[in-house]
Amino acid sequence: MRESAVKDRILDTASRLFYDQGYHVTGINQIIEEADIARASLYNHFPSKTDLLLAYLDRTHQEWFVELDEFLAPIPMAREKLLALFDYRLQRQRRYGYKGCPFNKITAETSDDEQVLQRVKVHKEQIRDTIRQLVLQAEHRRLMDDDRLTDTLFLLQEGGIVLGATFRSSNDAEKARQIAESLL
Amino acid sequence: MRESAVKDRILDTASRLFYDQGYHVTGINQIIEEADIARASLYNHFPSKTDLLLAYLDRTHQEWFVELDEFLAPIPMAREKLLALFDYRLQRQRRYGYKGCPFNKITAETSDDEQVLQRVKVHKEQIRDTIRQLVLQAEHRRLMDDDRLTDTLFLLQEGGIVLGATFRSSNDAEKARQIAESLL
DNA sequence: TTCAAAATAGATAAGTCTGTCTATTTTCAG
DNA sequence: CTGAAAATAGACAGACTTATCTATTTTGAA
Repeated sequence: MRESAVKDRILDTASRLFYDQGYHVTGINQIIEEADIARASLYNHFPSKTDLLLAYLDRTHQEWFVELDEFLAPIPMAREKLLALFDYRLQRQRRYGYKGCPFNKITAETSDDEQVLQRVKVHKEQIRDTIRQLVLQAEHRRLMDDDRLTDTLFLLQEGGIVLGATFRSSNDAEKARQIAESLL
Repeated sequence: MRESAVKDRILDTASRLFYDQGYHVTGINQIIEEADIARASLYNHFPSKTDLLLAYLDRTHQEWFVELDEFLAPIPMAREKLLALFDYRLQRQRRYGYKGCPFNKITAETSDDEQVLQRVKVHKEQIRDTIRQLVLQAEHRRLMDDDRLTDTLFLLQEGGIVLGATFRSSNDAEKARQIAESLL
């Protein structure tokens, strides 16, 4: 049996609205209307709004790293891969309208849900690990040791993305990339 | 006529709940109950929930820089003031439970409100300016020029704070401070 | 073609939300 | 002490929320 097209439309619509508008201001009714599906179909696939949120986070996380792998694959050198990671995140911000990292957004909205927080932690830790692996392989300028460089690059990225949301611009993320370049 | 104690209690309670729980999940009813004031008193002082939000942002912004001035005042050297700015933000995170910057939080929740976004921009730009002024005064190691160092320090701070919210910890903000120290 | 699974429309429950209004009591300055 | 301003309790409107349920139609694989 093939995957349900209805389920995909629900998740697509919910993802877009959760990210663009926010989770709490997005009602089930709006999702149903914009996805153009029946109310019972939604509750058949996702027993509660929380399940829909978790599915959104899981799919976003999965897609994030699949696309990253594709993005980095043609780049041979670890140093250039590290810079491309900045480009990748910039590309995503451009594509989705400078609203910041979806995981940081949901953390800001739902401070206490353990299931949500756990997924955010996993996502961020995996980004940090990706950076660390590349730093270990890269022949960088050794202005810092590997651990410190890892932290620096990660902090610069997170800072650039979050400022992109407040200024609706790529300026700070681009500066972050330039700084990274000078440190590598 | 003196300032109303009721108005202060409303704003205190709303601020706490907006920050701890989030703006949209905090209802007027909860504010009324926890502030232990009458419904009409709230609407007398704040005609709408949005007015309450804007008052919260304005007061937080004002208090942020008043406290910062007090924090930096006894420190003589610009370089040490820059590091103390990291300490100041760390202290605030500790005090308020590692939920991130209140301005970033509200940006994540209310993506489209121009009045809100404007206040966030002003707040962040003022932090950046504060850093810039101190960098210009500081006799730093000249590993970068003043503008780039300003951006770097700002990005490190923002990154450290936002990661503090996902890991509910001061680890990344402390690392940010250490990196800043090595760059100064 | 058959027939179960999937999707549909729509009513409904039970609760919450913001904001308004009335009527009463408290507070506090002159 | 007086009288206006401030605060109170509480009902209420109207809209919205998530979730459930029934009954019907469509879909698609065997």
